[in-house]
Amino acid sequence: MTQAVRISRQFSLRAVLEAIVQNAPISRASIAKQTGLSKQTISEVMRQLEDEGWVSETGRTSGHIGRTAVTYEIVPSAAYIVAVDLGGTKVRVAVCDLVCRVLSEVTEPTHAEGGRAVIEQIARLTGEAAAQGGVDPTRLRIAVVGVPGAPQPDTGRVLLAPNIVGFDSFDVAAALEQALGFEAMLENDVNLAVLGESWLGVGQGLDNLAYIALGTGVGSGLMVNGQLVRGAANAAGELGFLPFGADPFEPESLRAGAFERQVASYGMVTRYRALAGFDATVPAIFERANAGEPHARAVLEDTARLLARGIGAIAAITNPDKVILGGSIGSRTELVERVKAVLPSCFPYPVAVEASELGNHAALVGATAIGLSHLHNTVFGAGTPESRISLPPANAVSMREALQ
Amino acid sequence: MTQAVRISRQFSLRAVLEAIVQNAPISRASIAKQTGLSKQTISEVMRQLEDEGWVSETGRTSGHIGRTAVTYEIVPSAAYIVAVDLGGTKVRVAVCDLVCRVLSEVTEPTHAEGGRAVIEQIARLTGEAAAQGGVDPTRLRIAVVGVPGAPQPDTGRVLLAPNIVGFDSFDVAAALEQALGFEAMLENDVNLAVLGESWLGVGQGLDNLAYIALGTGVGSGLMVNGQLVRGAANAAGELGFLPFGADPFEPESLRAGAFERQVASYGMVTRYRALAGFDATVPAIFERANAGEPHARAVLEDTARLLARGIGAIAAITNPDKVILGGSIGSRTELVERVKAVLPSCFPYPVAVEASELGNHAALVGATAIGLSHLHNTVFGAGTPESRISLPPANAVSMREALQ
DNA sequence: TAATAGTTCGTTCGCTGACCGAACTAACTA
DNA sequence: TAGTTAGTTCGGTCAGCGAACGAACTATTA
Repeated sequence: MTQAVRISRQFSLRAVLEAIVQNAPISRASIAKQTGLSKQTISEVMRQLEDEGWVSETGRTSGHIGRTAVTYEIVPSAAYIVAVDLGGTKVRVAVCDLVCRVLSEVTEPTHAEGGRAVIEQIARLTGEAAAQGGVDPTRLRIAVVGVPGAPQPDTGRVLLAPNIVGFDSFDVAAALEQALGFEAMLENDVNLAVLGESWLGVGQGLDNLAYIALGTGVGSGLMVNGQLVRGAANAAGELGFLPFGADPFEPESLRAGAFERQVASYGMVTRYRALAGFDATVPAIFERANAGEPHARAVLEDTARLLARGIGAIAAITNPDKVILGGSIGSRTELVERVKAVLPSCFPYPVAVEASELGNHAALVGATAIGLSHLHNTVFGAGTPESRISLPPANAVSMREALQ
Repeated sequence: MTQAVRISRQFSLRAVLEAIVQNAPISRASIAKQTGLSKQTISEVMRQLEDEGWVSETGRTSGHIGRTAVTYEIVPSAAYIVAVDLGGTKVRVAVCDLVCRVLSEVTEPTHAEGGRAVIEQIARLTGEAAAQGGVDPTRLRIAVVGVPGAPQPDTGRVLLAPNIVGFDSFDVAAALEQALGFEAMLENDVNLAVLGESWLGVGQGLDNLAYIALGTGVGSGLMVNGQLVRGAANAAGELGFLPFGADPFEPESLRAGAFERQVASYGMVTRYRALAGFDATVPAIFERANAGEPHARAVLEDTARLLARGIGAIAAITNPDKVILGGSIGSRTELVERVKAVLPSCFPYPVAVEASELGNHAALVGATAIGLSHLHNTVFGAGTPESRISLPPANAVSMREALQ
C-alpha cells in the first residue's frame, strides 16, 4: 500500500469529520463547501465513514429553495470514552459517547491502599459505569485519567503525587491498560482542568490560558498556543514553589513551597490563628469574613493580595488571555472579587481573571476532551502530525448540563 | 488543479528537503530510506528540486561495497535571508545564505529619529550588506527583524518599545516590506535569542527553554514544546513585572516593574550607593567585587539571589529544561556562578542554568533560524500546517564561527 | 588476471488510489 | 415552468508504489 497517498486520504477524512463534528447535522454539499473538497469526494468519503459505522443519516433539510439534502451526524455509540478524575480522597469515573453525552458517572472514596489497589478500583468502577449507562464494554476505546501529580510518559510512573501512595513506583499507565483492556492515558489533573475550561468553560476560544487550583495546596495548568505546557520533567505548574509569600530561602520553603505555605489553606488558618488567637477552618474563615469579622476579612484580603501576585507572576512570564481560578478556595466568589480588585495595583496591564465555570468537573471534561481528540487522531490520523484539538462546539454538547 | 494531492506532494517535498538539510551531502537512496518514500519518487522529486535550482549534485560516494551514489546538497545561493538585530543603540544587519553562512554583516548606531527613519536605515544597510557580500539583491527573500518590544501581528505595530521612538504608531512590518521589496517579519529580540540558543547555542536539542536577558532592563524569552511563547498580547516575557524584588504594590512598581527595579542595572547601582555612599557603574561594581570589595560583593550577591528567585518563578510555572542567562549583566560569569550556587537554596528541584553562548549575536542567529524555517514553510509547504522548525544541525553550520 | 558473486544505486514500466471537472439526474420552491 | 440546489456518473490527472532490471561498484576465488 502506498504511503503518502494514505496520509493525504486521512487528511481528507479528518477534514470531513471535523466539519461534521463542528456543524452537527450537515449535508454532503455543505461539507464540500467547507472543506474545499469536491462533492464526489465527499460522497465517497461519507460512504466509507458510514460503512465503518462512524456516521449515519439523521434527517433531511427542507424549506429552502432547491433539492432537499440528506444530513449526517456522528454515530454517538461508535466508541466510548472513559474519563477518570482520580483525587486523593475521591475517584470519579464517567463514561461518555462521541457526542460528549455523559452516560453515567460513579464516584467512590479513593482506595486508601493506593498503588495497584487503585488501578483495580478504577477498572471495577469503569465496568460499573459502563453497565449503568448501558454501554457495551467492548466499545470502550480509551481512558483518560487525571491524577494529582506529574505522570512521566516514558516510565508511566506518576511523580510528585503524595496523595496517592505508590504511584511513583510502578508503570501506572501500563497497569491501567492491562486492567482495562484498552488504551489509557495519564494527565495531570490541573492540566485537564485548563483543557476542560478552554473547551466548555470560561476559556472558550482562547489559546493562552492559565488555571490556578487553590485549596489544600496550589497548582497551575497552562495552555500556550493551544497546547498544554507540561515542562521538561512534567513539573510545570508547581506554583507552590513560587519564590515569594514565605521567605523562599527558609529551608521549610524547599519542602512545602514558599507560595503554597502562605496562600493555601494552611497559610490562611495560620494567619487567622495569629490574628484571632484561636483556630478556624477555611470555610469558617470565609463565613466569618462574610459576617463582617475584621480578622477573617484581613486573612482573605492577604490571601487575595498574595494570589494576585501569583497571577502577576504568571502574566509577566506567559501573558495569558485569561487566568481561571479553581479549587475549593480559589473558586470562591469572595476571593475572586478581592483578587480582581487588588490585581491592578500590583500588575501594570489588565489581566482577565475569572472563577472556574466547571468547578470540580473541569478535570473530567478535560479528560473527555483529550480522549475525544486522541480518538480522532488515532482512528483517522495515524501517521499525520499531531494537530490542534478539534472538538464539538460548546453549544452542541450536552456535557455541561449533565455534569452540573 | 487538485487540492489534497498537492498537499501530499508538498509533504514529500518538505520531507526530502528536510533529509537533505539535516544530512548534508546525501544520496537519493539514503533519502529514500530516511523518508520512507520509494526510490523512484525521490528521483522524481530531486529532478524537480534540481530544475528549480534548490539542490545540485556535489559529489559521489566511494569506498563502500556496491555502486557509487551521487550525492546532493542544497544550493546555498538559491535564496538569501536578511537577519536584523535592531536595538535601541545599534542596528546590526546580516545577510545569510541557505546553509547559514554569514556573507556579510554591517552595524551602525540606530537612527536617533526613530520611526520611518529607522526603516530607511535598515533598507539602506541591507543594500550595503548585500553589495558587500556579493549577493544579488533580487535573491533576498525574507528579512527577520528582532526588536526590543512586542510586535503585533495584526497591526504591524511594535508596542512596549520605549527605546525606538514611534514604532507604536505605524505599521512597521508593512513599511519594512515596502522599503525592502520583499517579505519582512518582526519578532521580539529576546524571543529570537532563545531561538538562536536552541538552534546553535547552549539550548541545542531542548524543547523547553527560558532565556533571561538582564542589563539595563530585564526580559525573558520562552520556548515551550519547541515553540516560542508570545502570549495573548505578545507581552509574554515581561519579566520585569514579576511581583517581588521591590514591593509590587508600590505605585512605582507599576511603571518600572518590581523585579526590574531591583535586579537590573538601576537597582544594582542604587544598592551600591546605599552601601558604599558613592556612585559606581555596573562594570565598576563587578570590578570592585572581583577585587574583593565587600560592598560590591554584597550587591552582586543580592542580585544573584534575586535573579535566582526570578529563575525559580519561571521554573515553578513552566519547568524548562534549561535557563539561559544573557544580556550585559546576565551573561557575566561572576553572576552566573553566584546564581547557580544560590538557586538550590530557594528552589527544590535542580534547574540547569547556563550563560548564553552566542552572546549578543543570539538574536541574529534566531532571526536567521526563523527566516530559514519560514522560507522552507512558504516555498515548500504552503497550505500545510505549520510544522516544527527544521534547521541544519549545528555542526553543519558555519554561522557560529563567523559571528564570534 | 579474470571471472563471478554479492551489494547498492537508480531507472523503467505498469498499476493503484485520491481527487477533480463537467455533465447529468433528482428533487425541491416560487 | 423556471430556477436552484443535491448528489451521481464518467472520464481523466497526478502522486506515488512495487517489481523488475540494468548499472556500477567491491570482494572473492580460481
